Amino acid sequence: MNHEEVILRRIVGYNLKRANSAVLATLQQVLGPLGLRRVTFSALAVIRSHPGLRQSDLAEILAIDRPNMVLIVHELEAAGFITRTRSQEDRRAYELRATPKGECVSEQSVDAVFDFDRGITEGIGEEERIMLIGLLNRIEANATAMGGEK
Amino acid sequence: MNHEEVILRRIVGYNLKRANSAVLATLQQVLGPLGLRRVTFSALAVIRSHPGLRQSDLAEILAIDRPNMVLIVHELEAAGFITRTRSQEDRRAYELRATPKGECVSEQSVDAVFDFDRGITEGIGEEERIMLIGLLNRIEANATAMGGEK
DNA sequence: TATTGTTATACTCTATAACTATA
DNA sequence: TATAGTTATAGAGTATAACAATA
Repeated sequence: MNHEEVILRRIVGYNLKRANSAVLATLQQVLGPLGLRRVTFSALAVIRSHPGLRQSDLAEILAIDRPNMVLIVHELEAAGFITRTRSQEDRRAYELRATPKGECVSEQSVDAVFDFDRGITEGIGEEERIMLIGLLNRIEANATAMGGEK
Repeated sequence: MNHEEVILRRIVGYNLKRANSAVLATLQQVLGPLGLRRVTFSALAVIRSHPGLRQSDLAEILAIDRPNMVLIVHELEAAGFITRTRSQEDRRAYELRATPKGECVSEQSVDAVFDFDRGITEGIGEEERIMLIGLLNRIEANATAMGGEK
């Protein structure tokens, strides 16, 4: 049953979706044992490298709606990976920081995800890999520009 | 706030996810007016080019679990885009075929999606585009091989 | 026994409106 | 008035177990 290749497989967006789904399913097997899912992994990594970052800034960086970010930071806080402290300058805002435990788990998980990323790009050279990231960013920018101008 | 680029943006899987999310959001704006969503578009396109295809074969082609495929084909049938007839050879199975209306909508939507796909790959040459699809397929295969061997 | 389609279910992800407290 | 965080909610997408009809 290879005829479908002639149709959908010519569409970049379809291959993008198939690749993303396959990657996500396997990535969850890597992050699960560390007590993380894809989105909490990403959030923790950004918080770790931006101590004191605000929730709304984190949401913007990760392109996640603020209401959904609430659950994510609460999950990270409940796991003991981050602290949320009121900002002195703006008492509406929370400053996010990784705890020592969170630092440790973030470092471990970033290492694991980089290993994983090398696994899924097995057989792809370093130059191609750089170019691939460039192409994906181009697509993201094009799609965002074509879509709703929020 | 560009420091996150140094971390997550080096991960192919993260850029893949960002590109896929941006593409999906904009694609829905294209397919919605045609009465389709991404997965019903894909299913209809495959059914159209494989008249008499079975539901379970369609599910396997699209990598969708059978229980979820039930809703998809019912949606396409309710919209008048496909028919489901009992197979004479195997009376457990349904044969799927596009109706004239379904053929028309499928042709329109495939054209629209190809246009859309050219839009999101604007600035990417034809050679690069072919290579990109090859890289995405490689990643999908690698991730699938690394994941659960179902 | 195995397979096709089905039901029920549940969990994740995402998106919107409306609220509160602060600014 | 506007913004940060929150609540509630609803719609997709996805995954598993168990069933009836048929093979």
